[in-house]
Amino acid sequence: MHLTVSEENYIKAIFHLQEADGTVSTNQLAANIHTKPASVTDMLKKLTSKRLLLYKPYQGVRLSSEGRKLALEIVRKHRLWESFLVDKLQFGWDEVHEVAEELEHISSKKLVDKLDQFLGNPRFDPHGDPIPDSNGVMVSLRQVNLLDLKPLTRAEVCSVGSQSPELLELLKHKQILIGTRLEVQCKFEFDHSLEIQLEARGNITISQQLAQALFVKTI
Amino acid sequence: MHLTVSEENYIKAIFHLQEADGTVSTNQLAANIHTKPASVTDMLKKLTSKRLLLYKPYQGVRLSSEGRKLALEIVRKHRLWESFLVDKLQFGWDEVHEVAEELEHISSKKLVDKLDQFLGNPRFDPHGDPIPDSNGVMVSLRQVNLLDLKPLTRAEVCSVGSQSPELLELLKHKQILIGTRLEVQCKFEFDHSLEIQLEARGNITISQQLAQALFVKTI
DNA sequence: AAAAATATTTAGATTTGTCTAAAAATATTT
DNA sequence: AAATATTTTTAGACAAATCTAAATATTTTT
Ligand SMILES: [Mn+2]
Ligand SMILES: [Mn+2]
Ligand SMILES: [Mn+2]
Ligand SMILES: [Mn+2]
Repeated sequence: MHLTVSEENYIKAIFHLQEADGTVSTNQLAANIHTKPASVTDMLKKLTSKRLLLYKPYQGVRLSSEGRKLALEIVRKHRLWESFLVDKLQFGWDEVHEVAEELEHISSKKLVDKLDQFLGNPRFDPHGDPIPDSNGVMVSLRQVNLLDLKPLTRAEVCSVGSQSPELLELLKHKQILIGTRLEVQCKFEFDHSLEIQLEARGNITISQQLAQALFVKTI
Repeated sequence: MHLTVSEENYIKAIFHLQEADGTVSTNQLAANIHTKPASVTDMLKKLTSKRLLLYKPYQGVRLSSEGRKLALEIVRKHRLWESFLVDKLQFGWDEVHEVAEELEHISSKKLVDKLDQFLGNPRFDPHGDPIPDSNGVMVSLRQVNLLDLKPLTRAEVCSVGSQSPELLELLKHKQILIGTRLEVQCKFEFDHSLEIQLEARGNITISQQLAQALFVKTI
């Protein structure tokens, strides 16, 4: 199954977006891929006809198992190339994404596996993300409760434990959303509260109840 | 100046074809790039409007100095990636061309220069072809065709005239590589075949076609 | 120098991936 | 439950890169 660069970029974007929600909307995808919703709809129809997506018009989309398999191959290549750039070519970890965005589309399977071997079969890329193996198996950084993080761990919020308006009001007030990055500073035994650092917004205190309602992945 | 993969492939093909003739015909280019002459004409018009070619309808085409500069960047990338594949990833020299055909279009200048450094600034690729430096300067090998050597001349193989798998298969079988030393024993008028002596492997016969595909320097 | 053969360009169509504007479906607010 | 707002799809257009078939230019042969 040969895919164009554009098709591969859509497959990969859907893979990442559906991690969070399970299903992905047209607008989400358009924003992510920097195109217009109309273009997304066209591509969804094409990839659906290739049996890579499960798509119900107006109801969002997710990857078929075939689509997921392809997505994992692309993610594998992306993360292996990032590892190569940092470990072998001395790129900074913040300079590699753009280049890997191109390299991930090189098609040779043999190249990928030789590269993997050359790098010593790394399990994680320079950003700490897991690298799928040559069978497409990727360890899941299963998300963990914020309460369980040890001090000085960096993490990214990826879901909330309830939809209650009260919780959402508090999160809004504290400017915490899905995707917000933080570092646990310290934990207090007395009330199980945490002090966390929000990127560029300084330290704030989180109650036990609030921490319990937040799920994060470490980064 | 951003070029598409297709445009880059045309620029590189013209570069290689004009080595021989000075100017390149539409049909030559169509055969080389596996397209139809009509498609070539369209592309020639486009690249001419970008000032990369000197093109007179019906009279053939050659690269402008700007076009030549771009061609050398692509050739540099192609040959550096081939070197990487052979020296670092243990590819056979007959397996790298196709993959390099894709890798040569990765655009990051920084990547190319870091790769060059990582490989120890190699001067020649695995097929013995010279690698342009980061300023686009490429040494021209004054090398001679094996067919033109007189009997009892000693020489060293330094490049091959084509990358075809058929040629590379034959060379592998006869155990002839870049760097192999030989002495021409005698030449036969009937079929233009040569008998050559390979160091430590005795005399073998080389067909006219094979001799024509081998370039050597005398030693 | 004509005629024939070959090479090249033009005309018009097709596929891919994108866009804008308008229509239709869904979600939210009153 | 209507009205309003938002999201998504459809319709129609466009640029890039290719193709086939036809027209034109050049080269070779007679
Ligand atoms: Mn990409
Ligand atoms: Mn990464
Ligand atoms: Mn290429
Ligand atoms: Mn080469």
